[in-house]
Amino acid sequence: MGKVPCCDKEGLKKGPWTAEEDQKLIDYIQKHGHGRWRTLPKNAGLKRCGKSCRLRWTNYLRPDIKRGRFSFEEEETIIQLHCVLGNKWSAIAARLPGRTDNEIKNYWNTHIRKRLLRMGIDPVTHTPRLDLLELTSVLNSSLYNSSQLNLPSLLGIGPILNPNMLSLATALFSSQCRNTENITSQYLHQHQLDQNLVQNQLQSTQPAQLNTINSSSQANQLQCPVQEIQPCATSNIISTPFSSEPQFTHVKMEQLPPNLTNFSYQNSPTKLWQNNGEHPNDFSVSDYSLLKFDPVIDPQFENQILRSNNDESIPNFSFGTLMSTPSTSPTPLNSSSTTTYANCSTEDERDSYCSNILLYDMPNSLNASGVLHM
DNA sequence: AACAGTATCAACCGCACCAAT
DNA sequence: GATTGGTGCGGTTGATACTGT
Repeated sequence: MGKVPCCDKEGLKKGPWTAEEDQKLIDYIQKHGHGRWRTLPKNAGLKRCGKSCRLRWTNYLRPDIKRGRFSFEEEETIIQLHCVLGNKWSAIAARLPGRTDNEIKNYWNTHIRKRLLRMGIDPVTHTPRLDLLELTSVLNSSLYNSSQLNLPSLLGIGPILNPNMLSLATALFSSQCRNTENITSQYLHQHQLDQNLVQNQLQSTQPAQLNTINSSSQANQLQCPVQEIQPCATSNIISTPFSSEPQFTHVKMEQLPPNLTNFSYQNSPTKLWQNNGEHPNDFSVSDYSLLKFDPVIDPQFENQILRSNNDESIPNFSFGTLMSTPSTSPTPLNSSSTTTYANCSTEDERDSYCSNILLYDMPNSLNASGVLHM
């Protein structure tokens, strides 16, 4: 037996609410309280579906609704919570007083999601967009081997992968090899070496050579033991990274701290796939070297990330934190510029700021979802 | 000024869950 | 255990505003 409609749709009004309807609803709820939404419209003299009344009240008329632009703190909180909770808008809204799930959902879809995409971060997984990496890698390696043709470069998709993010992902992955600290330090050393080599040789070196250059580094990555899994703070999170399923359905909300505005990177999906010992799409470090880029990542910043992920005494890294309070930016700290994400007043400034941290160009041949238009 | 394309967001829809019967 | 009503949730739609040509 199918569920009956919440109310008879005959003669019921749809569409935007008028001021008069709003006032009727407010008056009724002030007198009788809300609830019993099915019978409420009739009692209140409204020709509306009860569901519509509830939505109007909870999303718009409720007295504790905070309207207007999202603050930077709110935006950062949304990003961090979404990283943990996924599209659980009501759960996110519960931790943002005065904001509704609908408002947050809209803001995510129209602002944050696009910004993350522009930054080369997958808004679903909150990880660097390794799908693009894989695509570029496959195209480049196969085509180069067969024809000496660098198709991605020809297509203009070489620079789509932010080298900073790729480097960061590599570093983070490496840092999970907890019981092989020598490997990590070896990697650090190796990585610095590679950075220099890449810097010096990238423009003139053949891709095959670059593969060789990074092969030892890659080997270090791939031998990281799978079993070294650190339990997450929310230990009941079971995630299958890069799957199409919602990633955080196992999060029990009541077990999360009520004020989750500084959630640790320890619990991010990036961490989760690392903890699972899985490596999405089996990307290899050497693949990075095939990318055409001009390395600009600040080694201090990268090392700080590595330390923060290895050293329990250094608290937390998250993309949200990266965006709002970068400890190191491409602009030297001692420069006169004191711009941070948090004091960018406009959307453009936020974008510009993020772009400066995460230099990244989306070629026209890719649409917003990263689909290549041939 | 007019038009087209894009962005925004309030509102709707369908489904799922839960409690009461 | 099955049915029903109430409610909440996430995805989608469509009207409107904005922007570029």
